[in-house]
Amino acid sequence: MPELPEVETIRVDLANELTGRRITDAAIDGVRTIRRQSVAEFLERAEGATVGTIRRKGKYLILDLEPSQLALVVHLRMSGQLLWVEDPATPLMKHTHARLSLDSGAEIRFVDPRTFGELWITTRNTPELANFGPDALTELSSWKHLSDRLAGQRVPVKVVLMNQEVIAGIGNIYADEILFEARLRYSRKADTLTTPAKKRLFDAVGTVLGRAVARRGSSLADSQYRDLYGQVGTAQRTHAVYAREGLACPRCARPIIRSKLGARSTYWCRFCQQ
DNA sequence: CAACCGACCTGTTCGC
DNA sequence: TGCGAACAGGTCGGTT
Repeated sequence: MPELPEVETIRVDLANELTGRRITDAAIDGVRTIRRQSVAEFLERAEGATVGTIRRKGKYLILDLEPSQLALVVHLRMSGQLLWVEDPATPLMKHTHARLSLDSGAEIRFVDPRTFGELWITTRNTPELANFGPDALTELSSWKHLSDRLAGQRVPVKVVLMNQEVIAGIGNIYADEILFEARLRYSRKADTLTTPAKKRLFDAVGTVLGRAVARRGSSLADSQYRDLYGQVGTAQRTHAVYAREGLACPRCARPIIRSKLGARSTYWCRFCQQ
């Protein structure tokens, strides 16, 4: 269930392994994986292409393809993984839905038990992502920029943080961690934040996401997020609130509580987040 | 419009 | 131990 830090970790490793490599063959198993175009069109666009720049917008990976001026877009959703496989004879893991064979002999496999994830190949400007807000890590330039994005948002600040059209990349874990870091209550209406609060929020976005990227993302459960090489991240060790119901708040030592916002769990400290 | 809900799926963990 | 319920890091579309 990757959010921005996990996708960024995968992006950097993919760039090291894939840039300049040619996709010699592609295979799709699982009809849901390709759903914005026909499998035939996807394969036709992928095969023979060389991978150029590898970008990220929020939780989406974007692999530029040469010389076609197209781009391969990947979204892992809840359970998707991209795995680097040095030896293509390696037995397929269950729920392997796509394979990209490379001219080096290695391959990239897309594994996704819940099948929510998807791949597609589109034009380089990725019109499907046109309505996205600035990337939370790389495109949010100042507290005033954040303030502009929050303007007119009369919904809970957590909802806004997770709205990809406002700011791209933040999901349920990092929204809770950012709000704790900024000492803000999740239910506070975004358009009522004071200037100091917005400054704290901006700083918290950078602090929390930056720390998580440095730790190669959060791997909370055994079966969940893995990097390109199948390794876990360690950002979960720095979590102050997420999945810590009943444990001591790192600031005041009172128990972390869990509430619902919509259907999602929210972890927070009622004393430190006023 | 804001808030909530189910749907899409499989796998793991929780509670009795 | 067994078994069903609850829950999971995302997103969309529909209803109230």
